[in-house]
Amino acid sequence: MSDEQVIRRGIPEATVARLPIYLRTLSALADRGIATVSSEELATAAGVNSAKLRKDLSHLGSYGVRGVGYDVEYLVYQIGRELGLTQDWPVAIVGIGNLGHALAGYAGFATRGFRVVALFDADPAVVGEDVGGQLVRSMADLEQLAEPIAIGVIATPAGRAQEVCDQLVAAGVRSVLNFAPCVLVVPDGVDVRKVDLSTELQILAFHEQRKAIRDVVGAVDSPLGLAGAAG
Amino acid sequence: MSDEQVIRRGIPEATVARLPIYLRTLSALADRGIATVSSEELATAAGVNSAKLRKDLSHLGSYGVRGVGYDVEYLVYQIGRELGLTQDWPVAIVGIGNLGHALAGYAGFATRGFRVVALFDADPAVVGEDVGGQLVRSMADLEQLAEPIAIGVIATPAGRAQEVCDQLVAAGVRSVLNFAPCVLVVPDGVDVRKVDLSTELQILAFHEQRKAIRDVVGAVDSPLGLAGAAG
DNA sequence: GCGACTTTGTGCACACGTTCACAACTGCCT
DNA sequence: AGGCAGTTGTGAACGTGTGCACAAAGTCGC
Repeated sequence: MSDEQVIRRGIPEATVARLPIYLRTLSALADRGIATVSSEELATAAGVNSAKLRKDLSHLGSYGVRGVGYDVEYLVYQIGRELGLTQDWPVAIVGIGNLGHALAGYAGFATRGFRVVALFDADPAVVGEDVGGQLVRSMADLEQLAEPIAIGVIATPAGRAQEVCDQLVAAGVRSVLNFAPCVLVVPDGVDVRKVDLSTELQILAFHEQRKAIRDVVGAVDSPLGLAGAAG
Repeated sequence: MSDEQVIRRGIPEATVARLPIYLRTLSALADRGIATVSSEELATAAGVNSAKLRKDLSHLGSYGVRGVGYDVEYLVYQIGRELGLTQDWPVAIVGIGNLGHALAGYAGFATRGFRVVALFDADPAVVGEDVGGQLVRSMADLEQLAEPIAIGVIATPAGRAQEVCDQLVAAGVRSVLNFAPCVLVVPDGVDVRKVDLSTELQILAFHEQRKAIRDVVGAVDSPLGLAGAAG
């Protein structure tokens, strides 16, 4: 890639989405004491094509050595830096139900710069409760928080998610991770990503159904079989 | 779209991934008693472009009426059928920790054909426990389960996920939803989808960092010379 | 029945993402 | 030093996805 492009950080979205996978894979290699890895090995471990991996990494800069491969530690550092994991990201979780509890106790937060600094819930019965060493606060406390929130995690029921999202945005949050099964409307400049169990299940069901139809057609082995199964 | 293509069900993956959103949005409209909706309205509610919505729906068939729009109930039925939600999908959850508990108690499963039929855990201390009306079983019970499992949900630590996945596949499971932060290797014909909190957080962090950089650059660029704010 | 109006379904052009294939480069061995 | 084996970085071809713009097709009022 040209220096121009590296400087302007024109990293494709598809590449950004894969960087965390590479980072995780590389960290595992580092834990096993492996110092150098080729694109072929790393790609296999990360479950992608090696050409894709090389192109992805090339967007960050030229960190490989021809004939040798990539230095694992160095690449971990570079990807981490690119993703902003050298910084500290204060996270707030809103909605301390079943899921919120699980999230608050999730060790994965702490590992890479993400720090849960506040828990919120609308239910007065939950407010004041101690969850994983954090006190659950009332939503009203959101505005007067000492520390700014970088990322808001919404783990409320779908019906409350938009309202909560609006409050987060009003409090200056510009990145939202939404676990509620609904579409969130946000102003420009605010990013929303969603984690949606039921969507994923439905996509799996679609493919599972297709596989079942293929099986039937395969058994019947008739060109008319598909039309019959479709009706 | 041509009949040929409809019959052969060549639905693009990107479209499949959006169908659950449309379905959810349409269900909400139906609950509010709305009988008919235009592509423009539905697209706005679902957070997509109206041309994209129309093209997506056209892959299922010609279910709209020009000059009027789409019949909400009918479209709900058609999308549900396409996604295979008219069928019954037996789901097994493996790994009954914090997350597994939350998943087992998640109402969203039952709503659309997904039925949790078994809970598994490797820890003998957890086996036998009652979670949401289901008894937690030992992994050994997986093979001799009366009912076939359509979808396996992995909610174990990353270190155990591959092993559990192999066991699920050996038991005939061809669709896996993976919550563990790791890459799963599966044979052809098995689908894996992942739900990954930390990946999503890292992607948000990347964009958040970019926004912060833009802000600083914007301040420097300004004629008022706010560069001092960056230091 | 007919014209005005609305909305769908889609052809087309463009943007984005993936994969192949290979030149460029590195390190090692003789 | 020079050739060879190995690996990266990337140009180019291909495939998939997106969005515009409009013809086709329907409704509604008269």
